[in-house]
Amino acid sequence: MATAVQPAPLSLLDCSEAYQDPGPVPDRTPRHTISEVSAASGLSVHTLRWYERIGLLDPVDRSHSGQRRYNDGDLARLAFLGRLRLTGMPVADMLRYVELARAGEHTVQGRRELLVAHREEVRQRIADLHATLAVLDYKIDLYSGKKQTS
Amino acid sequence: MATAVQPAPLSLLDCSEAYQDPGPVPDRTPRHTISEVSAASGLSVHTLRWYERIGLLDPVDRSHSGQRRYNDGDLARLAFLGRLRLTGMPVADMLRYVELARAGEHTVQGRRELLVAHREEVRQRIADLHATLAVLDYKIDLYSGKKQTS
DNA sequence: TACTGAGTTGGAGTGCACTCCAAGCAAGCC
DNA sequence: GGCTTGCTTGGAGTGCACTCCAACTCAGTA
Repeated sequence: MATAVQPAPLSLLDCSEAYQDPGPVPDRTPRHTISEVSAASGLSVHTLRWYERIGLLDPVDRSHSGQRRYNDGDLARLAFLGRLRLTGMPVADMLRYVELARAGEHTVQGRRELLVAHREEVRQRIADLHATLAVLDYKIDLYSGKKQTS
Repeated sequence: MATAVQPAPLSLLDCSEAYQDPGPVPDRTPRHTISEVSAASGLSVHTLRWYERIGLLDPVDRSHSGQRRYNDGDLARLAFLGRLRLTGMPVADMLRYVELARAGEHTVQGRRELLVAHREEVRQRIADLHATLAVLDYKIDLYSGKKQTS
Protein backbone atom coordinates (compact mmCIF):
# COMPACT_ATOMS: atom_id res chain seq x y z
CA MET A 1 0.00 0.00 0.00
CA ALA A 2 1.45 3.36 -1.03
CA THR A 3 1.02 6.68 0.69
CA ALA A 4 -2.49 7.24 1.85
CA VAL A 5 -3.83 10.55 0.62
CA GLN A 6 -1.36 13.40 0.80
CA PRO A 7 2.14 12.74 2.08
CA ALA A 8 2.80 16.29 3.30
CA PRO A 9 6.26 16.66 4.79
CA LEU A 10 6.32 15.17 8.25
CA SER A 11 8.73 16.69 10.70
CA LEU A 12 7.75 15.54 14.10
CA LEU A 13 10.98 15.52 15.94
CA ASP A 14 11.42 19.24 16.00
CA CYS A 15 8.07 19.37 17.73
CA SER A 16 7.51 22.72 16.09
CA GLU A 17 3.78 22.59 16.39
CA ALA A 18 4.20 22.75 20.12
CA TYR A 19 6.07 25.96 20.51
CA GLN A 20 5.90 27.86 17.26
CA ASP A 21 3.15 29.33 15.24
CA PRO A 22 0.81 26.38 14.87
CA GLY A 23 -0.22 27.58 11.42
CA PRO A 24 -3.72 28.36 10.27
CA VAL A 25 -5.37 25.39 11.96
CA PRO A 26 -4.14 21.81 12.43
CA ASP A 27 -5.38 19.64 9.61
CA ARG A 28 -7.57 16.97 11.15
CA THR A 29 -7.81 14.99 7.93
CA PRO A 30 -6.77 11.40 8.66
CA ARG A 31 -4.13 10.65 6.09
CA HIS A 32 -0.85 9.31 7.48
CA THR A 33 -0.26 5.56 7.50
CA ILE A 34 1.31 3.90 10.48
CA SER A 35 4.59 3.32 8.72
CA GLU A 36 4.79 6.96 7.69
CA VAL A 37 4.19 8.02 11.25
CA SER A 38 6.73 5.51 12.46
CA ALA A 39 9.36 6.86 10.11
CA ALA A 40 8.56 10.45 11.03
CA SER A 41 8.35 9.98 14.77
CA GLY A 42 11.09 7.44 15.36
CA LEU A 43 8.64 5.24 17.23
CA SER A 44 8.22 1.71 15.89
CA VAL A 45 4.88 0.63 14.49
CA HIS A 46 4.68 -1.76 17.43
CA THR A 47 5.10 1.11 19.80
CA LEU A 48 2.53 3.22 18.00
CA ARG A 49 -0.06 0.49 18.26
CA TRP A 50 0.92 -0.17 21.85
CA TYR A 51 0.59 3.51 22.80
CA GLU A 52 -2.88 3.50 21.34
CA ARG A 53 -3.79 0.28 23.12
CA ILE A 54 -2.79 1.58 26.52
CA GLY A 55 -4.57 4.87 25.95
CA LEU A 56 -1.70 7.25 25.30
CA LEU A 57 -3.35 8.02 22.00
CA ASP A 58 -7.07 8.23 21.41
CA PRO A 59 -8.33 5.57 19.00
CA VAL A 60 -6.90 6.53 15.64
CA ASP A 61 -9.17 6.98 12.61
CA ARG A 62 -9.37 4.08 10.20
CA SER A 63 -9.46 3.77 6.44
CA HIS A 64 -12.44 1.97 4.94
CA SER A 65 -10.41 -1.22 5.13
CA GLY A 66 -9.63 -0.80 8.79
CA GLN A 67 -6.11 0.55 8.59
CA ARG A 68 -4.98 3.41 10.82
CA ARG A 69 -4.87 6.91 9.39
CA TYR A 70 -3.26 9.48 11.63
CA ASN A 71 -4.13 13.16 11.47
CA ASP A 72 -1.96 16.13 12.35
CA GLY A 73 -3.38 16.29 15.83
CA ASP A 74 -2.23 12.74 16.43
CA LEU A 75 1.18 13.67 15.07
CA ALA A 76 1.42 16.66 17.37
CA ARG A 77 0.56 14.60 20.39
CA LEU A 78 2.99 11.90 19.35
CA ALA A 79 5.72 14.44 18.85
CA PHE A 80 5.22 15.72 22.35
CA LEU A 81 4.88 12.29 23.90
CA GLY A 82 7.97 11.17 22.03
CA ARG A 83 9.89 14.03 23.56
CA LEU A 84 8.71 13.23 27.03
CA ARG A 85 9.65 9.60 26.53
CA LEU A 86 13.00 10.43 24.99
CA THR A 87 13.85 12.51 28.00
CA GLY A 88 13.07 9.77 30.44
CA MET A 89 9.49 10.27 31.53
CA PRO A 90 7.99 6.89 32.43
CA VAL A 91 5.10 5.78 30.29
CA ALA A 92 2.90 5.68 33.37
CA ASP A 93 3.46 9.40 33.92
CA MET A 94 2.79 10.13 30.28
CA LEU A 95 -0.46 8.27 30.65
CA ARG A 96 -1.36 10.32 33.67
CA TYR A 97 -0.70 13.46 31.71
CA VAL A 98 -2.84 12.34 28.81
CA GLU A 99 -5.66 11.36 31.11
CA LEU A 100 -5.56 14.75 32.74
CA ALA A 101 -5.68 16.38 29.32
CA ARG A 102 -8.68 14.26 28.41
CA ALA A 103 -10.45 15.17 31.62
CA GLY A 104 -10.77 18.77 30.57
CA GLU A 105 -9.77 22.30 31.36
CA HIS A 106 -9.98 21.94 35.13
CA THR A 107 -6.89 19.74 35.12
CA VAL A 108 -4.59 22.39 33.72
CA GLN A 109 -2.96 22.94 37.08
CA GLY A 110 -2.23 19.24 37.50
CA ARG A 111 -0.78 18.99 34.04
CA ARG A 112 1.36 21.99 34.71
CA GLU A 113 2.73 20.46 37.89
CA LEU A 114 3.55 17.27 36.07
CA LEU A 115 5.48 19.10 33.42
CA VAL A 116 7.25 21.29 35.95
CA ALA A 117 8.38 18.20 37.80
CA HIS A 118 9.63 16.68 34.59
CA ARG A 119 11.45 19.87 33.71
CA GLU A 120 13.31 19.62 36.97
CA GLU A 121 14.34 16.09 36.15
CA VAL A 122 15.48 17.14 32.72
CA ARG A 123 17.61 19.88 34.22
CA GLN A 124 19.15 17.46 36.64
CA ARG A 125 19.98 15.06 33.87
CA ILE A 126 21.59 17.78 31.86
CA ALA A 127 23.76 18.60 34.86
CA ASP A 128 24.72 14.94 35.28
CA LEU A 129 25.57 14.64 31.64
CA HIS A 130 27.71 17.74 31.69
CA ALA A 131 29.62 16.52 34.71
CA THR A 132 30.25 13.23 33.00
CA LEU A 133 31.33 15.00 29.87
CA ALA A 134 34.14 16.58 31.88
CA VAL A 135 35.22 13.19 33.19
CA LEU A 136 35.14 11.71 29.71
CA ASP A 137 37.18 14.55 28.29
CA TYR A 138 39.77 14.01 30.98
CA LYS A 139 39.96 10.26 30.45
CA ILE A 140 40.07 10.55 26.70
CA ASP A 141 42.89 13.04 27.03
CA LEU A 142 44.72 10.58 29.21
CA TYR A 143 44.22 7.83 26.68
CA SER A 144 45.50 10.06 23.90
CA GLY A 145 49.09 9.42 24.79
CA LYS A 146 49.53 8.53 28.45
CA LYS A 147 48.89 5.89 31.08
CA GLN A 148 45.51 5.20 32.64
CA THR A 149 44.31 5.47 36.22
CA SER A 150 41.39 3.10 36.68
CA MET B 1 28.52 -3.88 62.71
CA ALA B 2 29.83 -0.33 62.77
CA THR B 3 32.24 1.31 60.39
CA ALA B 4 35.05 -0.97 59.39
CA VAL B 5 38.43 0.63 60.02
CA GLN B 6 38.54 4.29 59.14
CA PRO B 7 35.43 6.03 57.80
CA ALA B 8 37.28 8.65 55.75
CA PRO B 9 34.86 10.99 53.96
CA LEU B 10 33.48 9.27 50.90
CA SER B 11 32.60 11.50 48.02
CA LEU B 12 32.19 9.35 45.00
CA LEU B 13 29.66 11.22 43.03
CA ASP B 14 31.87 14.12 42.17
CA CYS B 15 34.22 11.58 40.69
CA SER B 16 37.06 13.87 41.67
CA GLU B 17 39.66 11.17 41.63
CA ALA B 18 39.12 10.83 37.94
CA TYR B 19 39.94 14.29 36.76
CA GLN B 20 41.61 16.16 39.57
CA ASP B 21 44.79 15.72 41.51
CA PRO B 22 44.53 12.11 42.63
CA GLY B 23 46.39 12.90 45.87
CA PRO B 24 49.58 11.28 47.08
CA VAL B 25 48.63 7.75 46.16
CA PRO B 26 45.25 5.99 46.32
CA ASP B 27 44.93 4.19 49.61
CA ARG B 28 44.56 0.50 48.84
CA THR B 29 43.65 -0.41 52.40
CA PRO B 30 40.38 -2.36 52.33
CA ARG B 31 38.17 -0.58 54.77
CA HIS B 32 34.76 0.46 53.40
CA THR B 33 31.78 -1.77 54.12
CA ILE B 34 29.26 -2.45 51.42
CA SER B 35 26.62 -0.22 52.97
CA GLU B 36 29.05 2.65 53.23
CA VAL B 37 29.92 2.26 49.58
CA SER B 38 26.26 2.00 48.71
CA ALA B 39 25.48 5.24 50.53
CA ALA B 40 28.42 7.01 48.95
CA SER B 41 27.94 5.76 45.42
CA GLY B 42 24.18 5.76 45.13
CA LEU B 43 24.29 2.15 43.97
CA SER B 44 22.28 -0.32 46.02
CA VAL B 45 24.08 -3.08 47.89
CA HIS B 46 22.36 -5.49 45.52
CA THR B 47 23.83 -3.68 42.58
CA LEU B 48 27.29 -3.59 44.13
CA ARG B 49 27.28 -7.33 44.64
CA TRP B 50 25.83 -7.87 41.19
CA TYR B 51 28.49 -5.72 39.55
CA GLU B 52 31.13 -7.80 41.26
CA ARG B 53 29.46 -11.04 40.25
CA ILE B 54 29.34 -10.13 36.58
CA GLY B 55 32.92 -8.91 36.60
CA LEU B 56 32.51 -5.15 36.53
CA LEU B 57 34.50 -5.07 39.73
CA ASP B 58 37.39 -7.35 40.57
CA PRO B 59 36.68 -9.60 43.57
CA VAL B 60 36.58 -7.27 46.54
CA ASP B 61 38.76 -7.91 49.59
CA ARG B 62 37.11 -9.56 52.55
CA SER B 63 37.25 -9.07 56.29
CA HIS B 64 38.30 -12.06 58.40
CA SER B 65 34.61 -12.93 58.69
CA GLY B 66 34.06 -12.87 54.97
CA GLN B 67 32.47 -9.47 54.55
CA ARG B 68 33.44 -7.17 51.72
CA ARG B 69 35.90 -4.36 52.37
CA TYR B 70 36.29 -1.89 49.52
CA ASN B 71 39.47 0.12 49.01
CA ASP B 72 39.83 3.49 47.38
CA GLY B 73 40.70 1.94 44.07
CA ASP B 74 37.38 0.13 44.10
CA LEU B 75 35.67 3.39 44.97
CA ALA B 76 37.33 5.19 42.10
CA ARG B 77 36.30 2.54 39.62
CA LEU B 78 32.77 2.52 41.02
CA ALA B 79 32.56 6.27 40.75
CA PHE B 80 33.51 6.12 37.13
CA LEU B 81 31.30 3.17 36.33
CA GLY B 82 28.44 4.87 38.14
CA ARG B 83 28.86 7.90 35.92
CA LEU B 84 28.88 5.80 32.79
CA ARG B 85 25.77 4.02 33.94
CA LEU B 86 24.02 7.20 35.03
CA THR B 87 24.57 8.63 31.59
CA GLY B 88 23.07 5.68 29.83
CA MET B 89 25.91 3.36 28.94
CA PRO B 90 24.63 -0.22 28.85
CA VAL B 91 26.14 -2.56 31.41
CA ALA B 92 27.43 -4.73 28.59
CA ASP B 93 29.52 -1.85 27.26
CA MET B 94 30.79 -1.05 30.72
CA LEU B 95 31.87 -4.65 30.99
CA ARG B 96 33.68 -4.44 27.71
CA TYR B 97 35.49 -1.37 28.92
CA VAL B 98 36.53 -3.04 32.16
CA GLU B 99 37.72 -6.12 30.34
CA LEU B 100 39.83 -4.00 28.05
CA ALA B 101 41.31 -2.25 31.07
CA ARG B 102 42.11 -5.60 32.63
CA ALA B 103 43.76 -6.82 29.45
CA GLY B 104 46.56 -4.29 29.76
CA GLU B 105 48.14 -1.28 28.19
CA HIS B 106 47.74 -2.44 24.63
CA THR B 107 43.99 -1.86 24.84
CA VAL B 108 44.26 1.85 25.49
CA GLN B 109 43.16 2.68 21.98
CA GLY B 110 40.09 0.48 22.24
CA ARG B 111 39.14 1.99 25.55
CA ARG B 112 39.57 5.43 24.13
CA GLU B 113 37.28 4.66 21.22
CA LEU B 114 34.66 3.33 23.58
CA LEU B 115 34.72 6.48 25.63
CA VAL B 116 34.72 8.71 22.58
CA ALA B 117 31.64 6.94 21.30
CA HIS B 118 29.96 7.37 24.64
CA ARG B 119 30.88 11.03 24.73
CA GLU B 120 29.10 11.48 21.44
CA GLU B 121 26.01 9.86 22.86
CA VAL B 122 26.17 12.06 25.90
CA ARG B 123 26.38 15.15 23.73
CA GLN B 124 23.42 14.00 21.71
CA ARG B 125 21.40 13.42 24.85
CA ILE B 126 22.23 16.84 26.14
CA ALA B 127 20.97 18.30 22.87
CA ASP B 128 17.75 16.30 23.11
CA LEU B 129 17.22 17.40 26.66
CA HIS B 130 17.76 21.04 25.82
CA ALA B 131 15.32 20.87 22.95
CA THR B 132 12.74 19.32 25.24
CA LEU B 133 13.41 21.94 27.86
CA ALA B 134 12.30 24.55 25.35
CA VAL B 135 9.10 22.65 24.65
CA LEU B 136 8.43 22.24 28.34
CA ASP B 137 8.99 25.93 29.01
CA TYR B 138 6.54 26.77 26.27
CA LYS B 139 3.88 24.36 27.52
CA ILE B 140 4.29 25.40 31.12
CA ASP B 141 3.91 29.00 30.09
CA LEU B 142 0.74 28.10 28.28
CA TYR B 143 -0.58 26.35 31.34
CA SER B 144 0.22 29.33 33.50
CA GLY B 145 -2.87 31.13 32.49
CA LYS B 146 -4.12 30.13 29.06
CA LYS B 147 -5.66 27.37 27.02
CA GLN B 148 -3.88 24.21 25.90
CA THR B 149 -3.11 22.80 22.46
CA SER B 150 -2.64 19.06 22.78
C1' DT C 1 -5.67 -15.36 -10.48
C1' DA C 2 -1.62 -15.42 -7.95
C1' DC C 3 1.55 -12.97 -5.53
C1' DT C 4 3.50 -9.31 -2.76
C1' DG C 5 3.55 -6.01 0.70
C1' DA C 6 1.50 -3.40 4.17
C1' DG C 7 -1.63 -3.57 7.42
C1' DT C 8 -4.72 -5.96 11.42
C1' DT C 9 -5.32 -8.50 16.24
C1' DG C 10 -4.55 -10.49 21.17
C1' DG C 11 -1.40 -12.39 23.57
C1' DA C 12 3.07 -14.14 24.43
C1' DG C 13 7.98 -13.29 24.63
C1' DT C 14 12.27 -10.54 25.28
C1' DG C 15 16.07 -7.86 27.24
C1' DC C 16 17.79 -5.12 30.53
C1' DA C 17 19.00 -3.98 35.02
C1' DC C 18 18.28 -4.70 38.80
C1' DT C 19 15.77 -6.46 43.21
C1' DC C 20 14.40 -9.67 46.35
C1' DC C 21 14.33 -14.09 48.95
C1' DA C 22 15.46 -17.66 52.23
C1' DA C 23 18.63 -19.41 55.03
C1' DG C 24 22.50 -18.71 57.38
C1' DC C 25 26.68 -16.54 59.84
C1' DA C 26 29.29 -13.17 62.82
C1' DA C 27 29.70 -9.27 65.91
C1' DG C 28 28.10 -6.18 69.40
C1' DC C 29 25.03 -4.99 73.14
C1' DC C 30 21.68 -5.76 77.36
C1' DG D 1 22.13 -16.30 76.42
C1' DG D 2 19.23 -13.91 73.45
C1' DC D 3 18.43 -10.24 70.42
C1' DT D 4 19.52 -7.12 66.72
C1' DT D 5 22.03 -5.60 62.88
C1' DG D 6 24.65 -6.25 59.02
C1' DC D 7 26.46 -9.14 56.15
C1' DT D 8 26.80 -13.69 53.11
C1' DT D 9 25.07 -16.80 49.00
C1' DG D 10 22.73 -18.67 44.55
C1' DG D 11 18.97 -18.34 42.37
C1' DA D 12 14.48 -16.68 41.51
C1' DG D 13 11.48 -12.74 40.68
C1' DT D 14 10.19 -8.04 39.09
C1' DG D 15 9.13 -3.97 36.28
C1' DC D 16 9.50 -1.54 32.38
C1' DA D 17 9.02 -0.83 27.66
C1' DC D 18 8.76 -2.63 24.15
C1' DT D 19 8.97 -6.51 20.45
C1' DC D 20 7.49 -10.33 18.21
C1' DC D 21 4.29 -14.05 16.64
C1' DA D 22 0.65 -16.43 14.10
C1' DA D 23 -3.03 -15.99 11.51
C1' DC D 24 -5.43 -13.09 9.08
C1' DT D 25 -7.32 -9.15 5.60
C1' DC D 26 -6.92 -5.98 1.96
C1' DA D 27 -5.07 -3.33 -2.12
C1' DG D 28 -2.32 -3.16 -5.94
C1' DT D 29 0.34 -5.21 -9.67
C1' DA D 30 1.94 -8.90 -13.31
